[in-house]
Amino acid sequence: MAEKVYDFLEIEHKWADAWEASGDALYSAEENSAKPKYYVLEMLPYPSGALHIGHIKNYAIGDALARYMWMRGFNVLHPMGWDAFGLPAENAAIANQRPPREWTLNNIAKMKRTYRRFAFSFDWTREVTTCEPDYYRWNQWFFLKMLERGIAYRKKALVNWCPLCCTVLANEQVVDGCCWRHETTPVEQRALEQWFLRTTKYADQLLDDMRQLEGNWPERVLTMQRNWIGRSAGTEVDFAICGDSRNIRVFTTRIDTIYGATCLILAPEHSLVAELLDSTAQARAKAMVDARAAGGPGDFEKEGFATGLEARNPFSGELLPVWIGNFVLTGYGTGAIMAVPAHDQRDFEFCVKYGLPVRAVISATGEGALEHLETALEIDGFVENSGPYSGLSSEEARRRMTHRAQNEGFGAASITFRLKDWGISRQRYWGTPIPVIHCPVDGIVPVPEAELPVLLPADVRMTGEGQSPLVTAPEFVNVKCPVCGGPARRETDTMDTFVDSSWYFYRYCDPKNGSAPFDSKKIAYWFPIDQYIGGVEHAILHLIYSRFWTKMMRDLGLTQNDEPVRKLFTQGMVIRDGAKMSKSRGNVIGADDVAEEYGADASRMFVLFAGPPEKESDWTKSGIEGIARFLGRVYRFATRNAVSTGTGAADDAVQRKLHQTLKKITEDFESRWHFNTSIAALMELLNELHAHESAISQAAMKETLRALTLMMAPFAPYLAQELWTGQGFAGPVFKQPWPQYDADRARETGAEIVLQVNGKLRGRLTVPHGTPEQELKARAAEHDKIAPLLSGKTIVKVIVVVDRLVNFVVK
RNA sequence: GCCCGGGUGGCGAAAUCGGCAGACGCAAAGGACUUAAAAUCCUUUUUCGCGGAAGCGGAGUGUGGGUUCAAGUCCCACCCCGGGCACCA
Repeated sequence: MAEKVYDFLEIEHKWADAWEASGDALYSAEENSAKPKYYVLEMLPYPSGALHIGHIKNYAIGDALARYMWMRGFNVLHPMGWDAFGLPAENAAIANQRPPREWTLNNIAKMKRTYRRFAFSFDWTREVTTCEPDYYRWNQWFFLKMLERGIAYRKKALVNWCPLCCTVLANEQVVDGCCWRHETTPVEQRALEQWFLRTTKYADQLLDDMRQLEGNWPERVLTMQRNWIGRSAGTEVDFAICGDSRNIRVFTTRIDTIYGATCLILAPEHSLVAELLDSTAQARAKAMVDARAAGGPGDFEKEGFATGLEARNPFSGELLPVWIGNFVLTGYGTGAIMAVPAHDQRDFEFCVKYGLPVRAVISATGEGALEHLETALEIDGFVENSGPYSGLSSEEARRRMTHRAQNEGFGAASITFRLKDWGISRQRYWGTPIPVIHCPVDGIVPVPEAELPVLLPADVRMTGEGQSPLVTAPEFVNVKCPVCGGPARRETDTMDTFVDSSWYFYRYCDPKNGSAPFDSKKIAYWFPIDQYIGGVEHAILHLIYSRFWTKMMRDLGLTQNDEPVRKLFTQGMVIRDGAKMSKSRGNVIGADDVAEEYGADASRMFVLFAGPPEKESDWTKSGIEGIARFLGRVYRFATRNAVSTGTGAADDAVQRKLHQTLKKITEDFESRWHFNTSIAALMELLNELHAHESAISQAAMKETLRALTLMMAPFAPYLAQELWTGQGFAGPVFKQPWPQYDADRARETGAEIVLQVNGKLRGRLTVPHGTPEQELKARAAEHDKIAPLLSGKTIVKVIVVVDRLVNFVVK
């Protein structure tokens, strides 16, 4: 039969239209299925208006997996939605005088066309758009539930303010002291009344449940989360201030070193500064705070000053001077430390600088040999010069000292976390309204559940100035108090958009539910997510918030699972000329453009072929041209061999190659996900077919092409479908059973034995599989390349590995 | 500074359990087809030495050591690149 030209645009558009016409059922998950379920999810995008090649890589991985799992007979849930609230819509609205909603929905429509153009197998019947009231009302509902339980609360606190976003940011959204969206804009500290979610209540669980994730989440994501949560166990101890009834409470993990404390240091923001110090000292502390804020991230010189106060060490009875130090953090522990310069490097630097004494109280051996220290000795060892505790191990001393502090009422064991509560108030319009009302009589009153959703008003003037634009919408702000009926003000801050993405994947399981966020029975079937795929940049943002939200929902009785995601995969970026793609560099590769130029199949296949998916892949024009060439070769080969007249002489060899390929690709899907080698194997198979083209019988040709087509389906769905239909088969190719490999048929007939002398390759020998050791040894010894090298030498040893090699060790 | 990754041809990479280093692709060079070009197909391509050639020999996976019959793979030390954490008491 005549070979056909591979017109990818014609083929891809033809099937895109056909699939579009067949409706949404094609990729719909089954609701009541006897099949095992498989929930595969890619992180939902922000609807910026255009997909780029980095998105394509994310979805190409997930889509290959979804299609493979379908072919393996699973009931696959593969949904997609829109993280549709957020600042860009608002900024665009300010720029073009069009409402954020219109801009957002337009972008969604555009991007959805691109998704369809790429034939990603999303179940659009479950689409979730977070800016729609039928979604965000449940954000509000959850908020009310959390408010009832004290998980949501309001407090005045120093918060991170991004002057470009004109809003507050959570700690997780501050990177190196700068805004996560404006990497060169330092955040400012402002004291504001804000809504918080008590993530710290779950700090222990967030940490401990990581054990369930080990092995299935990338180790570095777990490490980042562990660092972020930052649990440390220690003791809080009170030091009585001389001449005052108050105490200074410090937190330490090394109470065993307390006899070595030579001063106390308070954070400059510590409450005692205002309570006990004169105005000069207060001004110095204030200057320190300001200097620190202005300095930005990075190293800074330790500075401090003595307050003139003294406090008593409750163990030694010694009086210690009280200092203020710029390196003591107000937000961690108690905001005050005992400085033990001999055993803490930071304290060491501070005390040496200000001439405070350094006194060693820990030795490595316990033999009382305390040397003069050039640097802090930060080890566990044996306590010395510590009154009744001298001679104890550090661990034992910590136990006894903590015990005594507790008994005598001047301290307690304490666990401190670096993790802080999640500040969710945003002074912006385009987000979920926080459903509370401020009443001058009744204070903060939750909006009654029956009145949800609190709708975002449509006509609001975007200002981009410090306050939420909602402040300027009187019909929104002015309400009656639900309790007393008197005039009251509605809360005008909106929620952080990370709230939206904290539970969207639950909504996919029951997207139309009007009476609850979801039906718990449906969650019980689909959850946890079997495979989540996204970028590593969300390691301590989205991925920690989602874990918190899941635990919170479980405690509301809505779900059973402790964790939302069983397996996490973080794909590497697509880079270009060694650099990250970004708008500012102008080197972004648009998805629509590559689909037009090379085809959707070639584009997605290329990003998978460029390297293992967890690593960065380099975008090159010649690289994608190579893949496009390969697809063309497959198409032409298949069409010209629809009827073949081959002799059959190569049937065995082709069969073997086919089963080797099936084995390879099946194993790649089941374990490593190194799709670059899967695609290489497909290329090898085609090269083999090509080399023996006229020697393959009609039957073998048909069987091989059929299997090749099925193996192409997860990577190049358009071409696979076209070939499948062209071979006379009906139905969607990715709903066919995945072809099984036969290990016997994959095996080579003969084994090539490597012959070595003293570990150097000197010859080869082909023998039947499983030829025994003795025979291998004998045949190797008489091999014409080996025999001369053995003559006149003493054979010390012969290593034989059946089916692999013979190595003669000679002298 | 600490904790993870990683370093292999001109380039992206492969080598999954310690057993043929460089699969597959790109780029390059030569050739076939063509009036010509594109497309396609064929050949060569780690490197050095000898050879007209088939071939023969040496070296080679960041550097230096080690274990082993055998090391890209394991161990020790170091260098470089990427990422995370970094006054968290």
